[in-house]
Amino acid sequence: MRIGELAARTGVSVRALRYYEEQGLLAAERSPSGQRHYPDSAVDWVRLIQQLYAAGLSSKTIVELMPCVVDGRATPELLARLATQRDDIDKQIAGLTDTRNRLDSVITGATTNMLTGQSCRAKDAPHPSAQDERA
Amino acid sequence: MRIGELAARTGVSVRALRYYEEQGLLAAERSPSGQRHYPDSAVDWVRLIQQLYAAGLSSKTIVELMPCVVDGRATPELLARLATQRDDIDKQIAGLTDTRNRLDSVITGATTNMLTGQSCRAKDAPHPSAQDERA
DNA sequence: CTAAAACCTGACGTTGACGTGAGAGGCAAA
DNA sequence: TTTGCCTCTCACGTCAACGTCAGGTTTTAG
Repeated sequence: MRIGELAARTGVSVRALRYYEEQGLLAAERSPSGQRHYPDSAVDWVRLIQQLYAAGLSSKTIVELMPCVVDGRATPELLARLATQRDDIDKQIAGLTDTRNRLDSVITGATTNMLTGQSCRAKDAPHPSAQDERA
Repeated sequence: MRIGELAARTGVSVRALRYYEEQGLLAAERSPSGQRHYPDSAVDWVRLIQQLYAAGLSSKTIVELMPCVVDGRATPELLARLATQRDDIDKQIAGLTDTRNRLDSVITGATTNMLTGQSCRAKDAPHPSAQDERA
């Protein structure tokens, strides 16, 4: 398939796909006229790239981990880096879970407040709380 | 406390704290000479800001959600936005969990490969796999 | 008193993952 | 052949969350 279809099927922009190639993340065969041509497997591969980006990995990091992910080829050093990344993701998950719970309690608290009409004001606010809205 | 101590206690840079103030995220009293002075509660507040940043919220978004988080003051619209953010975080957690599992299986697979000395090569590689390293 | 350390306000620099044209060529349908 | 969409390669623009440097004031330690 050509780049437009790959973009449509993965949901990423054509520009982004070219950028991935520029970064060494995504190879493409070229037709005699220079147009990129991708196998079907590229769809999954692009989705994986997106996942890794979402996990906070940089292009550079992904490139370095690629031989392991794609071929199963690994050096001990590569495996260590992979494990590090996995642990980082675990920490992210833990942090996000915390944040989620905090947001949840804020939501329930604010909902209760709204329903009861109360407004529990803190004494000293270390933040620009919109206290006087009548101005 | 002054800005240096707040920075030390939160682990964020002095520059970042000034940036937070610039964005309306963090208020400070000023001494006659213009130096910022923060209450102890600022430490927790800054940590919360960091959490929300880590969850992918922008300064602008955090500012908009602040009255709710800080005072418990909420409009229905604000509550809806909070709920949306919480759901976004849930999706992030789900995605990260996926990625983590994928990395895990890559790790175990590559480890096995390394131990058995096998190298399972894919047929068509949609990526620049380092195939010929003898060059 | 004085020197070092901490603080202040601008204001320009950085980085990553693209967006956004410009200008030119390629490809299937009518 | 012409039309219209797709694709190509530069190459500059963007945006957020700061980093960093300059030049000056304030606080603190000795």
